[in-house]
Amino acid sequence: MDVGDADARLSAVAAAIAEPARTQMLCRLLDGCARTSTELAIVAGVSPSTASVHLARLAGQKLVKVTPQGRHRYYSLCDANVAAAIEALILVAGAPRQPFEPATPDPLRSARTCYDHMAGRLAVALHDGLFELRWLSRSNENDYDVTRKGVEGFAELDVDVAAARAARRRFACGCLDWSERRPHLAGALGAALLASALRRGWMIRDLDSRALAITRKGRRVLRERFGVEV
Amino acid sequence: MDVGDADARLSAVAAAIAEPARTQMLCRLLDGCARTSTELAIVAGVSPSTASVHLARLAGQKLVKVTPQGRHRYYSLCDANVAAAIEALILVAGAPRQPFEPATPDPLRSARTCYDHMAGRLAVALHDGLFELRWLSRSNENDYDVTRKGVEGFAELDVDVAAARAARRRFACGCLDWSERRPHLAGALGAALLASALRRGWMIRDLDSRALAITRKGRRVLRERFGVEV
DNA sequence: TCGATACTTCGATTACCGTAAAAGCATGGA
DNA sequence: TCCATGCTTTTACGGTAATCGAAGTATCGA
Repeated sequence: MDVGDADARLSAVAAAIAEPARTQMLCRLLDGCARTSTELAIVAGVSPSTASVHLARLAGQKLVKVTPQGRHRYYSLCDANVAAAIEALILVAGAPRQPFEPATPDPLRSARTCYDHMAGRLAVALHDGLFELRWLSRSNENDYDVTRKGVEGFAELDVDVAAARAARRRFACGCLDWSERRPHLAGALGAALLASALRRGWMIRDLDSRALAITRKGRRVLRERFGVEV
Repeated sequence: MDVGDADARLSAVAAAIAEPARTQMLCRLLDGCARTSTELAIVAGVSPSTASVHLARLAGQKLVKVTPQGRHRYYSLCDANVAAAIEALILVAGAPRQPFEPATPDPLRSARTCYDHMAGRLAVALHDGLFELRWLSRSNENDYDVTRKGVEGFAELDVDVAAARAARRRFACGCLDWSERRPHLAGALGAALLASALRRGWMIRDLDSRALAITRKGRRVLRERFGVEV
């Protein structure tokens, strides 16, 4: 643990930050949100394979950590020290970074799809609302169940809870929302809920992106039924 | 001034820090003292030419600044932001740096030669003492003159002020002390003063280094005459 | 069981960067 | 005017690392 060792580790950390593609990834993660390797590849303008190598190196230096979730792997900054170091470097670089540009475009941040269920601010609020209304309960660490009251409520929305339960996939569970860093509803039930919302015209799927556009009707219903302001 | 630009500058700064030789130089400068390129070359374990290239790059990224002084060029960190950034990186690297090792070995720091005059804590204190006693006065920005009282005082020490004034070199001036970051006395007068001090046995020159060993007699005289505690 | 998606590992190519010797430049002092 | 010292620039070389496509692995859903 001599001083040369310490310098060497410092060099390694700085080198990990220095590569332009990695710099861009780190800056993108500076808002604290987690992102997939594919997204970060696009941000950095490199191929997925290259991005993977870069992320491995960042992880090796304990600059980012990875949270696997299904077939996705979400990357985020390791801790506050890392963010502080990068911000200190930004200051030295004299780059007058905008006070705060929400790095995730706002429409995406507020409501989008995650695979086949809802994600974003709306989804997280809805997730919390469903627990508050006692439609959902926790069956274990991360798996949910639907209460009797929930069964009735979902039925009114044409969400077939029994079918979801019978599906050959996980029924209902929390899924870490990468922009909000809190869980939203996933699994067969989450998928059925999104399907119902689209069917009923509460929201419209953007064809080009994962964004969800909330309709006026949807806005009203969500507020009245679930206490969710969009 | 777009965001890609800012990232590129960040990369460049991090890359400048990342190279092991440069990392060592920067860490060495972390105590705020200025050092010559030769010293930093030794610290980094590279040849003078290589060190020069490295320092040029650090200067290019505004990480260090250079203060020419005679044929020496003193390098130091550019500002507090740079030190902060490096310390933030050290934290991330998880290197438990010693609370504070005085990077300059203490004997050297307290008294040494700088070319042909005294440097270090002693020299800086002596410099201030000479002004307090009104032996010296400022003739301009960085050049000094000897007062009538000073002429008498120096004469008592066998320091020939007239000869120093006649010498074909700068008479008396401030010279930035690289460990104290405040000026000590240089020029022909500074050289004559050191010569006298050595002659009178106040201090002894170390043959292998620039260190000066203060004798007991020297310690007493310096305290009594100049109010300088060594 | 099977395909689709997300991501990683492997292999070969290419470009860049650190390195030191030698030569050049500037300053200081005799 | 001259030399010595301290430092920089130039030049050529060698090694490291970034890159992408292709192949491999894991997970999910049908």
